[in-house]
Amino acid sequence: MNPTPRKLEIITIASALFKDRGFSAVTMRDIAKAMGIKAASLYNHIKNKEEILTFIIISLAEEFINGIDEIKEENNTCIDKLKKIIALHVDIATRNTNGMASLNNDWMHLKDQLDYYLTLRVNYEDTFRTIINEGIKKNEIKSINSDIMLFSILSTLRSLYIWIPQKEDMNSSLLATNLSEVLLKGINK
Amino acid sequence: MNPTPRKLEIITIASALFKDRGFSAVTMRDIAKAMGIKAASLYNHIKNKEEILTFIIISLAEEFINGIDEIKEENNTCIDKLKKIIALHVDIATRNTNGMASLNNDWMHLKDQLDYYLTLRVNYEDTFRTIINEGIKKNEIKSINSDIMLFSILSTLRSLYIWIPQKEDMNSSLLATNLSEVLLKGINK
DNA sequence: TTAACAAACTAACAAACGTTAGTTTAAGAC
DNA sequence: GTCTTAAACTAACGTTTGTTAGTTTGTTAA
Repeated sequence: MNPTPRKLEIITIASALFKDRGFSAVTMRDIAKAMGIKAASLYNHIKNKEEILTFIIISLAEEFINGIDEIKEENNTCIDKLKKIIALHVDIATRNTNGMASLNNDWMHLKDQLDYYLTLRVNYEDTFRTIINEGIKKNEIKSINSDIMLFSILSTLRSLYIWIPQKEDMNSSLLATNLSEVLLKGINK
Repeated sequence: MNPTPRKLEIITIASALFKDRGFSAVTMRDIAKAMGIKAASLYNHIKNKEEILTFIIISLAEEFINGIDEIKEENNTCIDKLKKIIALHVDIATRNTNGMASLNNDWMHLKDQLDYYLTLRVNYEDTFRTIINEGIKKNEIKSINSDIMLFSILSTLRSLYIWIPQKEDMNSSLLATNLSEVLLKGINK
């Protein structure tokens, strides 16, 4: 934890490669080449390949958990909590597009920290679902199977990293506003 | 094309492994072991590893293109066309959950057919967007940036393969109905 | 001037990779 | 009983993989 600047460079460059080709298809020599050094030199800064992936994924997962834990405690309507969750995803995905790819697609290649990651994910989804269920109870949200609503919203939010780089012109808060409209109120007039 | 039964077995088993670990992390020896034979024996039935991935992805991509091309021609409201697209995704994802994982996550490892896949995908998204834009013009759909609506709906549909196996109890047509409600009309009461 | 250190290097490793070549086995057809 | 064929096998190949060990380089501090 708390990586040196050089270590952070490696992680950043590796993230970009992982996004394009996936963790397994990127070699240490690929990462080294992208940094302009030799593969063996990477080991002056990192323990092994796994450590790079672990850092990318765990730090993002913790960012999400911290974000949603804060939101759930607020004194707010459930709909407003959901809007804040949407903004949280837009914010993180905008700041770390590449890392989001690993979080979504490469988590299964974690070893030491796989169990920890999975509990973080379960906790996140549980909190999300609880907020939806509260919204149903308080008559803010339709009484549909809450898993379907959770799935539908979360799938969109998890895919943001793919679309955000294609729409660089659109600013984050406008994107969050429009997404909230679409996800919460639908597209049907 | 038109694979022998044995070849189809290989593709089916490989799909399951690709879903769990991704194309690059699955070796020919893994596939062989799952079939109870040796890796070299696979080559009696398939040309190489790439051919397995290509078959999985291209046949699915063509299924989607054929499906949406039929839907767009129908004499129907745009909202009903979107409902049919949602049902199309639920149907295909239910019938080939494992293949959908490769379509979503491993398409970048295609070689010979990468360009063909990309044109299929662009065509699919263009048709989808055209239907949304017609809906806006006909006042069936809200006048929000159509890319955001497309992205939001399509992200959910593309993730179906992850959730469907977790909800085996829910039947396909009920899932499609509920999804249509959520995606088209939102969750806000 | 020398000592210390970070960060690069070269060289090599054992293991795993996709794939090829040639051979064996078992079943059905003539 | 021989021929054919499908589908498995063993053995090996050249490459690439992640990683280690030991060395050199260049900068900063004493």
